[in-house]
Amino acid sequence: MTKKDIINLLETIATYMELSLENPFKVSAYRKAAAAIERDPRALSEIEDFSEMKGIGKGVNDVITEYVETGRSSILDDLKETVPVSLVQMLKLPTLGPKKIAKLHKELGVVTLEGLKAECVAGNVSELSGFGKKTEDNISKAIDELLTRPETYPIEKIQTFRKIIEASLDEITGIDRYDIAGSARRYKEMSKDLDFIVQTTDAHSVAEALVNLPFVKDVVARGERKLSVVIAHDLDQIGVDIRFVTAEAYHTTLHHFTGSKEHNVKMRQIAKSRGEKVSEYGVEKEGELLTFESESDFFSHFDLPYIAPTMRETGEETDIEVSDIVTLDDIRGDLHMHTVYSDGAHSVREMVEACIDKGYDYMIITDHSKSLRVANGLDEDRLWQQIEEIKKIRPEYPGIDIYTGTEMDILKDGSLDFSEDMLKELDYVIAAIHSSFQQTEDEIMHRLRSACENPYVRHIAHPTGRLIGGRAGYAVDFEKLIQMSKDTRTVMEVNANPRRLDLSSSVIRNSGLMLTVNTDAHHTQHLEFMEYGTATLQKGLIEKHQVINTFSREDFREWVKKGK
DNA sequence: GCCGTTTTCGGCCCGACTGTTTTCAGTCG
Repeated sequence: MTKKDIINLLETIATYMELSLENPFKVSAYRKAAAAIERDPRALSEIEDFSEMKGIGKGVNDVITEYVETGRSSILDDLKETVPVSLVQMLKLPTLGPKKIAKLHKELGVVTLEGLKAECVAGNVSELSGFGKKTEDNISKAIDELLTRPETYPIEKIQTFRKIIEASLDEITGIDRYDIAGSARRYKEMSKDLDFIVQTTDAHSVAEALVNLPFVKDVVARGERKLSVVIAHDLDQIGVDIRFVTAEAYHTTLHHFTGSKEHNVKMRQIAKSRGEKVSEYGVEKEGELLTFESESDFFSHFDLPYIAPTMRETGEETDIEVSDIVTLDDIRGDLHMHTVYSDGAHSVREMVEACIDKGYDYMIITDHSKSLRVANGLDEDRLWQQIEEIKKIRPEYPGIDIYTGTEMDILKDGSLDFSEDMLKELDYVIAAIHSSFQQTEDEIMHRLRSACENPYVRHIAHPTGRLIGGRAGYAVDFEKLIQMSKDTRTVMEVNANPRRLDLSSSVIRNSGLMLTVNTDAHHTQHLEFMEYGTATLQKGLIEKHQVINTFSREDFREWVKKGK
C-alpha cells in the first residue's frame, strides 16, 4: 500500500461517482482530496491523520481508513455494482461527458465502446432527446479515433508539432504576436493537444488562413474567439486550439490558457477572496476591468512573484517561496556529454567551443566506458589518450574549466567498468546503467548501491533509464535510491534530453536530493536541451543550492577537488 | 464531501462553443 494507491482509489471513486451523476461538488471533493495527498511531501507511513489535511474531512478520511485497513473500499464496490467499468473508457471520447454517457447507458443499455458504435451505426443514438444526427456522427468518429490515435504525445513530439505550427504563424498576415500556451508551454512530459494565443484585429481572416494550411486535417470548432483544428504530420494527428485575442487582454489570456487548470482555480480563488474576479479578459475589480502589460504585472497585482509556466501545476506554487527556484540562467556548466571517442558527433575541441558559446564556466567530457560496445565505449588506453588530449588543449581555453571524466557502465552484477586505479586518474566520474533492464528491483538496487558506494562516483546518470512515451525504465525503489544518494553523497542526475527527463519532476519534488542537470549531448546542438532539464527542475520546485552545476567556477572546482 | 473574520448552511472558478433547442444543457479547458 502506497500513497499512490490511495490517490488512485480516490480518483477512481470520483470518476465512478461522476458517471453515476453524483453531485459534481462531491466528485470534486474526492479529486481535491487526492490532490492534497499528492502534494503532501510525507510518505504514507509518516501520515498519522489524513483528516488534518486541508481538503480531507470525515467522509474521505473514513474511506481512506477502510482502504488502508482492509485493502478494500465499500463505496467503490457499491459504485462498481451500478456503473459498468467500460463506461469509464467512454469519458475519453470528446464531446461525451457523464450526463450523455449516463443517458446512453440508461436509454440504450450500451456498456461498451463497440456497443455504442453499433448503436450509432444503427441510428439509434440520434433518436434520443438531446441527441441529434451530428452528435451521433461525432461519437461514431470519436470511437474510431480513440481506437487508432494515441491519447497523449511525449514532449519531444509536441515540440516538433509546435515548430511546424509556429513556422506557419510566422507567415500569416494579420497576426501581431503569438505564443504557445497550455501544457506545452508548461513543458509537461505528455500533452494531449497544443494551445496558441494569437493577437490580431482580424480574427476572421487569420482563422481562414489557418484552416487552409495544408496540414490541417479537420476543423473541430470555429467561433469568433476560438479555433480548434486537427493537424497531421507523418503518421501523427493532434488537436490544436487557437485563441484570438486583443492587445489589451493578451497577457491575461496567455496566463489563462497556459493553465494548469488547478493553477487557474487557485488564482481565481485568490481573486475572489479579495472581492475580485479573474477571467481571460482581465481582472474585474469594483466593476472595472484591469488588464496588464505582462504576466509579471498580473502576478504582482495579487502580490505574487512571477511564477514561471513550468511551475504552474498544483496551485501550491502560489504559497511557496519561488524566488530561489533554479532557472536556465543559473546553470554554469554541463557535466555530461559525449565526443567522437565514443558515440558523439563532435571532437573534444568542438564540444569545448560549443560550451564556450553557451557561456559556461566549466564542462566535463564523459564518454562511454569499454563495456558499452554499441556506443564504442573507451577502454583504459583510449581513455588515457583522451585525458592527454584534454590536458593538452586546456591552456588554449582559459575561459572554461575542462574536466576529464567518464560515463562508466554499472555492469549486470553490480561491478563497475573501470578499476579504482583508473577512476582516480579522472576529475569526475558518472556511473550509469545501460544493460539488463529486465532485472528485479533487488538486482537493480544492488547495482545502483554499488555505484553510489564507490568513492569516485560523483553522480548517477539518468537513474531510471526510462524513455518518455517509450520504455518504462528499470525497477527502481525511489525511497531507497533517495536515501542511498544522501548517505553516500552521490548526486542524482536530471537528464535534460527531452526523451528522458530522468529523474522526473515528480520524483525529485520534495525529495531533498542533491541534483545535477545535464544534456548528455551527443551533438553540439544537444547542449540546447538544458532548457528541458531546468524546466523539469522547476516542475520539481528545486532550488538553486540543490543543483551542483549552478555552483560558481571556483565553488565547483573546490567541490570536484574535495571528492566525496 | 469540504469549509468557515458573512462559521453549521450554502456556497464551491469562469467563459467559449456546439448542438439541439427556441432559451439552454453539456462539454471543454
